[in-house]
Amino acid sequence: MKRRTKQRDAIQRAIERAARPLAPHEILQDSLTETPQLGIATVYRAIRDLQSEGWLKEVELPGEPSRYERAGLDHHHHFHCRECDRVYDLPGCPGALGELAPPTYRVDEHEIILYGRCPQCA
Amino acid sequence: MKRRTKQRDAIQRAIERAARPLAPHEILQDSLTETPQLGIATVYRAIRDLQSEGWLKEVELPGEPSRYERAGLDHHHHFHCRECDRVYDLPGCPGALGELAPPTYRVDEHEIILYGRCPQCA
DNA sequence: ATAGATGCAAAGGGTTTGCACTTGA
DNA sequence: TCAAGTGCAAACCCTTTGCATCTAT
Repeated sequence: MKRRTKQRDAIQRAIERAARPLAPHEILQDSLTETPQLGIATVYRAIRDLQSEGWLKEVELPGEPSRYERAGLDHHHHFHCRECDRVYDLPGCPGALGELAPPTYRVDEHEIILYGRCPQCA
Repeated sequence: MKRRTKQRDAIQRAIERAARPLAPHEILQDSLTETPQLGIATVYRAIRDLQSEGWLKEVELPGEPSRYERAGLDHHHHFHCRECDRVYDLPGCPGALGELAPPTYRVDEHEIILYGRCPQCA
């Protein structure tokens, strides 16, 4: 049976406080104030469990550790700031991306990532 | 001064033979027929050098080892087959992706990746 | 001859796992 | 009580690096 622990609570609160997808080490940092001896393995285990519960969604990025955000958001894409390395949500989607591939390919998903400088770094 | 070796020749030939971006371990496999004792470190060193010479381009993918393809191809995107894990080039680009981000973001590049089954696996 | 390239094994970074200890129900 | 959860360290995967050896030039 699933237990409620102070570690997992701190992790969930850190994710809820965030306005953007967080990397595991960011989740750890933001949780350490509440649970100072928290270990990174616990963060990864919580991430795994919260994903399989459908509470958390992975945001995969090329050449970067994955970020994680609350599940259930509308379909959207992401912006990766080259300066501060933070990832931000971008609302909306141009759509019709399946047309990029020849009809012999069966496309079931797509990913768009924009790169540049975020408002704080520009 | 840069030297021509049988290892590097085999690596370049493997990349030229490929019709799609290759992962380092694929490059190693495809080169082993010509240089059976080739080591993965040599593949990585060749990749690094060929990139800085402008001959090779990295294709970064979320949660996957990077693939590499000849530089100088027209702007295009990629398809990742979930079944065989191979990556294919897709010609063209929908364009106008900068509009996805609010004007306060400075966008200088974008990436699009399609997922699904390739013609052989569909 | 000799600097650059190679192969092996060890080191690095991010993530996962084994295991003894702790803790929530 | 006692299984689920935690923390630490070791293990893993991919990539890079140190170093002794090899080889183009």
